[in-house]
Amino acid sequence: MQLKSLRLFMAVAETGSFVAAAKQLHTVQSNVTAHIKKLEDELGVQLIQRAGRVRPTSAGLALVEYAERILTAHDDAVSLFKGQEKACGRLRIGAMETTTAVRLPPILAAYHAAQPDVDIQIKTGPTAELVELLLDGQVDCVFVAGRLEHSRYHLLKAFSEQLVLVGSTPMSTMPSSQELLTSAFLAFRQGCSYRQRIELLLASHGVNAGRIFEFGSLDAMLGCVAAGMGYTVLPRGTVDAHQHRFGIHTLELPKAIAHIDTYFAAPEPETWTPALASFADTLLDAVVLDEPQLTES
Amino acid sequence: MQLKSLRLFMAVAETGSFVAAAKQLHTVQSNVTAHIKKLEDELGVQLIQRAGRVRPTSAGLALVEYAERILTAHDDAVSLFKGQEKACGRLRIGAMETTTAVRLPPILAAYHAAQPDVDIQIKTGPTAELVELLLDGQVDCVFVAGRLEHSRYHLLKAFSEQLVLVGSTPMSTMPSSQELLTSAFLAFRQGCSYRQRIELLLASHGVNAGRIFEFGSLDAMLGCVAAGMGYTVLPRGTVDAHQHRFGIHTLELPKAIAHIDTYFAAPEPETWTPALASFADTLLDAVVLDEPQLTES
DNA sequence: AAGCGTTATCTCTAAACAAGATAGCAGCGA
DNA sequence: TCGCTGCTATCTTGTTTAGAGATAACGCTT
Repeated sequence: MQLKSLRLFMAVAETGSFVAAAKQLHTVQSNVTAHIKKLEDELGVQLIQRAGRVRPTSAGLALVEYAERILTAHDDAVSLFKGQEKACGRLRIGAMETTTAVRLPPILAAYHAAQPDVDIQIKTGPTAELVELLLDGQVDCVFVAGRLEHSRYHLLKAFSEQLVLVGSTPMSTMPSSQELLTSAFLAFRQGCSYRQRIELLLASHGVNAGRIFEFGSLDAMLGCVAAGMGYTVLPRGTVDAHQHRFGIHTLELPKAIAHIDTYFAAPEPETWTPALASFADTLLDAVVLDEPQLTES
Repeated sequence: MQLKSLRLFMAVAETGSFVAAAKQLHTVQSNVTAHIKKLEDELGVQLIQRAGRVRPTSAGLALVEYAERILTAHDDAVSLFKGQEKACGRLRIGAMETTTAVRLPPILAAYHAAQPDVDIQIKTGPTAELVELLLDGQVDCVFVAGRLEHSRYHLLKAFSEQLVLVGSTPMSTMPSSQELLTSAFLAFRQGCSYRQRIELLLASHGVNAGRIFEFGSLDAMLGCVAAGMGYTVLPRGTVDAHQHRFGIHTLELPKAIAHIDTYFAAPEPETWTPALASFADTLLDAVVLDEPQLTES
């Protein structure tokens, strides 16, 4: 059974004429006859009553319902990709907690305004998990800390973050080694790239990673830091955005440790749905506005 | 876009291999490549990631959802007609009130037992309306009084009815002309073939059709007859089935007027859906059991 | 019964398809 | 690093199929 046959059949059923159906689909009447005949042979049922008025038989009417389902599904699928300006469907984004909380909202807002027909799904997790999701095809794109080592992926430096030490009391200098040793550190669960920086920071002060508490959410983590539970390391932007809500204080870290880039990673552009391509455009616009220099790879 | 391409695409997506997909659909690998490539060209998107593992890209995953809808709808459509033993879908039957009330129930019960997956719809109305429905394709088959004069329709004598005069008091002989003249007659709305018999009956007694009240339902009509509102003419079977519910009495009518055949009418068998074909079988069985002699045309 | 509009059939050309053979490519193990 | 292996891409062949036109057959109308 061919989609073209179904289209011709529907045209005949609607117009009540082989000739009109042929014109409507830009072909000739003999082809319409052939297609209908083939359909009828395949299904073993007469679909169109030719004698007298041309109209679908009751078997034909039964087929009409299924043909509509098939053809609209087909049209939807085509418009998913050929949608010129209007992307539709679904966009699944993977991002870190911090990125989701601070960087994504304005971009998503702009994107949703541009493509209101796209359903957006956000999955949050630490970098390592996000990479897995991307490799596994469970998300269309991810925002991760650091470059993806995998080839065959499109990379775009999206945001530059400055990590700061976050504590419950004002800090003018780095806490002493003794303080660091006895303090707890709060981090996202295993796989979070910021957590590696914490360990790097501790190591640079000759302190082994002490107690590290794992948290699943940013709010919980900041709340606990504010309560004096310990320290954490987060992007400045993230902390700034939450500072008014928590009594927290920050300290600049050495450049080498502080600087961390968030990359946008997605499969090769040829595999992008219009929804994803449009999102990359939106992201690019936002990034360029923020910071003129950017790197593609 | 071809259904075959979608089938191959789905097979590749599921098996993760062009070779396996080819084997599964009984073709060769080069054809799978060609179909996938054509699909990708049509949609302008890479659907399958070939480098490394063979798997659908996110664009491919998006297509998978639509392909499933298309292919299952197609399979359903095919099984609607090719369903060997199991008919499914919908069967729309048109029948007269009297037939629906008395003759149809056992047949429908047998049919539903044989074909539980068919949705049955009954439309009731007088013969003339039913014929219109059938000609208009709004029902798949009808039970009507008398032969259909239209050619190109399949006719089967389903039931033989004996009409009786129904009144509220015991009758041993035909009521007098005077009685008939002053009495009301109750009938179904315009188009009911039984109504013609009433007028025939009155004419045979030299009485013009007097007051005829029109009713839409059998119950209402019988209730009014029992209440002494007047007479009606109905098939004996119908009256017998309701006699215990109403205080009504019957009188045999002359053969010429009393005898009326109910025919099953449907378009030509070549246009029948399996649901309709199966119903015709069930009907034939029931009719043969009832009455060995029957006429087809 | 003739005319008009319709569908069915036939034929020819061109395009599409299926299958096989072969080349190119990535991954694996020695 | 080198082959080996299994995979996909490409090319070529013969066959099938689709498309367009011409024409015949049919059915309705007058």
